[in-house]
Amino acid sequence: MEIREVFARNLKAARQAKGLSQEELAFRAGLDRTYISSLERRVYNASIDVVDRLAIALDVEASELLKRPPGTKIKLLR
Amino acid sequence: MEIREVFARNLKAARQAKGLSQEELAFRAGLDRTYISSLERRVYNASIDVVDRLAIALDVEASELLKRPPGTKIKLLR
DNA sequence: ATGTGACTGGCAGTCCGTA
DNA sequence: ATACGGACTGCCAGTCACA
Repeated sequence: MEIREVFARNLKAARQAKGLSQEELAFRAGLDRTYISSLERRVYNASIDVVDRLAIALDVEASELLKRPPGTKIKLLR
Repeated sequence: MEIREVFARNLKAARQAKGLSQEELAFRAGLDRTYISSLERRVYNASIDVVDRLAIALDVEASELLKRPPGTKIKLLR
């Protein structure tokens, strides 16, 4: 699973959890509206700077946005 | 604290914890030797793709490399 | 084994549309 | 409000030569 897909999912989930539109988030983070859209569609590999700005705008930790969903790696048990 | 500084520290710490040289890590991650050096000196904002490749080469989670040291933000509880 | 300056291509990121 | 393009551009990620 590509890291940008992980990021895309987490970004979208976090944004929706905050009840923000792409436009609002873009404004808060000082980025372009269509760029947010692109990120959520896994078009680009964002820089960690962008990740951080989005994290701040969403009030989450930057590392949270890169967390793979549990069970993505080699499954041990479960 | 800039995110790239956080990344720089975590990268260096993780690399040294594994007992790898910058050269070895660069080779494993398929990156340039001097680029690793630059990252550890906080010269660049790496892309999340690079973060992930380094994380894999270091056998840690990508999100780990972006974790701010505890006590960096507003502490709520704990 | 690491730091650094100089260089350059490619892609991040913007802006404009249409649906 | 979002997806999805096309067209554009600046800048910086990433490399190389050398110390």
